Amino acid sequence: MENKETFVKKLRSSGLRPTKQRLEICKVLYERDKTFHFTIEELSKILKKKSKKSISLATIYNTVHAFKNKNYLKEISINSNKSYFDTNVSNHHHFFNESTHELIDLKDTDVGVIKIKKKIPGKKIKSVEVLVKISS
Amino acid sequence: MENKETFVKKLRSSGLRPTKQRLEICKVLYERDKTFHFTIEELSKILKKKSKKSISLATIYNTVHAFKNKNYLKEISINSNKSYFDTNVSNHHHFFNESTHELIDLKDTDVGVIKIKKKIPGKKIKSVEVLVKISS
DNA sequence: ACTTACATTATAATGATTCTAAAGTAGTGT
DNA sequence: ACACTACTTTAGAATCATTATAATGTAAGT
Repeated sequence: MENKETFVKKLRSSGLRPTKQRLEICKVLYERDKTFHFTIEELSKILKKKSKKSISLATIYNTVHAFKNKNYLKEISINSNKSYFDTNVSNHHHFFNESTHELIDLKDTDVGVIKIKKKIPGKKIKSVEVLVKISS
Repeated sequence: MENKETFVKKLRSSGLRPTKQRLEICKVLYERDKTFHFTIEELSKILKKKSKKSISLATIYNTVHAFKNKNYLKEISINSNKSYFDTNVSNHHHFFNESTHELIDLKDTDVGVIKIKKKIPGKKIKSVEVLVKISS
């Protein structure tokens, strides 16, 4: 739950101009109580409904990637033809419902500590992600 | 390390006709000491080198999907524009080298037991996969 | 206001994957 | 061996997500 001014500041502070389109997208992504999982297609549909003058698909792609690079969005590793993004950028894991293609957050505390006992010389661990596939 | 007859039997026993193309692909995939991680593109290149009369790309896709459905191949969850497959169909995890896009197996024993403390009513856990992203 | 670098846009291009429908082949029965 | 049928392969077209292009628009500093 944030307001327009907060978005404007955040964008400016990360070197992104607070354009009409970016603020519109911020509203959809971050004016929520829960975290939001989405594909570009889903985001695009929501934006179409919300406003009369729709935002170009290219801009949605650009913005989502800009937000991902600034760590305002996280991309989730799922093999699907589409990319999934998450407004929760903290270290956490996911359920993936194979029937509905829905993602559900697993808090860090929902998953026991994960010990990686193997090391690859000269490589650093960037992230450890658990994907729990479920279906009915 | 298996021979042609073994492949023929395995294919027949799962209702797949042992065609020239499928046997050729079996050789590339399973006549190895270590497990093999690949994309369709990589597999296609290897097959092109191996034999004069190349196998159609559509057949490679068909075969890989048929093998995946019969549980002779596993698809790995990575968000990439391409799909990755693994000849190791057992329950195990992966390192993904973000610099080289290379996959490395983590034996089940290389990762501590993963406890999923959250349950989703009416849903069964189909798999639990850990992806450890690394880079230099 | 003027300028400039950054953004948006419609459209085209790309690239992986899937579809199509025609030609080929394996396996069965004769 | 021969014929039949269902399954396979194939080249090429189609599809779909994503990225590139290049022209137009806009934010923000001077």
